Amino acid sequence: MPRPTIKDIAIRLNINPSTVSRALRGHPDVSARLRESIREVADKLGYRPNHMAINLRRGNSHTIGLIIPEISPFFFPSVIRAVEEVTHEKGYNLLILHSNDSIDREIENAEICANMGVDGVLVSLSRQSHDIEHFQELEASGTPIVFFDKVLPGSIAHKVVIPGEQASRMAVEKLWKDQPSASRILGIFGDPRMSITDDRIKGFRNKLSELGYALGEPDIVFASNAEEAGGLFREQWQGNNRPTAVFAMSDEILAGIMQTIYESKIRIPEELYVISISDGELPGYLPFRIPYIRTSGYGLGKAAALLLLQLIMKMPLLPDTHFLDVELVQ
Amino acid sequence: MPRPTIKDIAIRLNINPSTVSRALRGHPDVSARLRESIREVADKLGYRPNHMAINLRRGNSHTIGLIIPEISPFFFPSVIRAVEEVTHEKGYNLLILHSNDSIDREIENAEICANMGVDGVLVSLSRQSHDIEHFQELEASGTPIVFFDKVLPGSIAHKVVIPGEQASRMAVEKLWKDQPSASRILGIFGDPRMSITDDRIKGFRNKLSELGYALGEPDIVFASNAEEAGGLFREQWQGNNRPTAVFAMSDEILAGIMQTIYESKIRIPEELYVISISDGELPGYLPFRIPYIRTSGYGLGKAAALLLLQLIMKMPLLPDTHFLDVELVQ
DNA sequence: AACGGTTTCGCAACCGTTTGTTGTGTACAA
DNA sequence: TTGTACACAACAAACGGTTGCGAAACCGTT
Repeated sequence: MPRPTIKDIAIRLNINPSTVSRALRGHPDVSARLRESIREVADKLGYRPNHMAINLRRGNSHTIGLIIPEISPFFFPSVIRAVEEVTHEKGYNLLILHSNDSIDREIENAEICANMGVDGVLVSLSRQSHDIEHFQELEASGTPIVFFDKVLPGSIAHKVVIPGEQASRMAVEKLWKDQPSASRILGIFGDPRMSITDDRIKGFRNKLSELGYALGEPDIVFASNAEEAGGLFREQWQGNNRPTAVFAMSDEILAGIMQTIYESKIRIPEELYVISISDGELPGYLPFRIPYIRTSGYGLGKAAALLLLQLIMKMPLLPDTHFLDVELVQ
Repeated sequence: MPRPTIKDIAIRLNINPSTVSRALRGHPDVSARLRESIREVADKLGYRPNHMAINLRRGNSHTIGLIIPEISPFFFPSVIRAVEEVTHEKGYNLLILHSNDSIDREIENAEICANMGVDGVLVSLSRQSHDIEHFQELEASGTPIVFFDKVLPGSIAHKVVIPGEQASRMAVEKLWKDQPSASRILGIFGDPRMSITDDRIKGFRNKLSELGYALGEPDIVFASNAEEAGGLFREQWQGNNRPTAVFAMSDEILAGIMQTIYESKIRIPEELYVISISDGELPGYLPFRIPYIRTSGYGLGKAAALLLLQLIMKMPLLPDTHFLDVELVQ
């Protein structure tokens, strides 16, 4: 037998469905006596409101869309956990859309959000995204959007990001303090198409130049994944101008170079000083302590979700970029 | 201005909405000429079908619910990725429900699935779940359910699991081969309330006894998280009956004992033989190679999702338990 | 008894789409 | 010319719940 509806309750009591609806949602236009009988029958029948009907009527699905470019072991799981926590707290459901770093998938996902009538969208852009016009339709229909982590620089939108430039500067500062004699510093960065890469390079480069360190040509290398990072690092290490210190832009990069470090039995920090930007998980698995600038995927997800909820609640907030706190660990 | 609807197109062309609907979905009862004009107008207006209306009409939301107990850095991200991949391929959306190892949240999530009209549900049970009657309503309404990983033993349901007993046996076999002289073997397991813990203990215990190894009393310990595992291992290591080999039931356990291994500068495998059940990510970050039985969260998610899709497609499959392949790595 | 005000509930439309049924017009065969 | 088959499109109900409006019933007041 199918699920009981409001109509079933109404028939049972010889009243109108509208009255049942009102009673169930506590509308004062229903007498206490009748409301009680309705509640009773509803309980006995095991009535549960049909969200699809409610969604259609209300024009929104009480759901938050989360569009992310990847689900790597680090970072995004924390983001998902934080977003889930915040949105569930407020009774929202979470629709996960994975763009797999593809602009086509991202466009598709934006459309799904529009068609599904999500109440708000959280977006971390794919590597291929060089504009955000595919979010125009959502924007136009009044659906709040918060971009986080991988955002489009210069865009006028609500953004929550990690202060990449600052994080890099902090890392360089720490490196410089610990290894004033560092003769060659290598910076390994992620995909140069991502804005976060730009930010982190800027901090790295500027801080070093302020400290009077002249960057040579191959002192900044790009890797689009962990393996590439490992390969590039190996090249440098086996070359005739070994780095004495290495800066990893992210956990993925750090993971990539660890293999080479183990294989070549490089002693940390005696032979090589390693510093990274990390969310703190990976450094905990390593056999030596390395300093890192802590960026929290959890914190980022939480901040972005909270901001989105405020926008959904019609808080009059101007588009702005919010920076999370970062800290030096160890 | 609001999104254009089928009605808007109909008015534009002085025809009936039903004709527009039929034309747009290629029903043969509409002449080619009219169909073309309708398509044109739809394009010009930027028409997109409203999924909320479609869902209500069809009685399902073209969505898969994924209920998981936790979002730790290992395992579940791979599961999510696999499920997303498979379901997206078939045009389904993915609703993530996080039970946070709480039975109440799990019940709540099951209700959400019912209310939202999901087409199918993928469930990994929480530690507190000792029955699955809260999925009865979904089952009764004809919504297919596939349980995976953390399942209820003995239940009649579609299940996809890792052969935990077999995995443990393989690990013990390998351990025994590599360290025939192992004088004391320590097994560290997860929460004893989980069925997967039972399975893995069974394999561990049985295989060892078959090999003629007599387990002492504190040779099997339980840890509900990584920190606890680390603490328990430390105790054993600092006691006067050090283990010479340790078996970690999962990545989480392995992660927990690594800290102690580093701190005590234990040489692997000379001083301590380590073997684990793992999805392969964590062992790659360690400074030494350890053998492990590879269990794939990705494979598990994929198999479970594929099975669920078959059930949704009304494949007449009897409730059964499917075991994934596991292999010894290194 | 007539009045105004309030409480309480029914009626019907609506959200956007789908679909069974009915109706119209045309073409073709008898 | 009548009958029949078919192509095409309109009508209306339905999915389940919500809500503006109106109406009946009841209250106390004069």
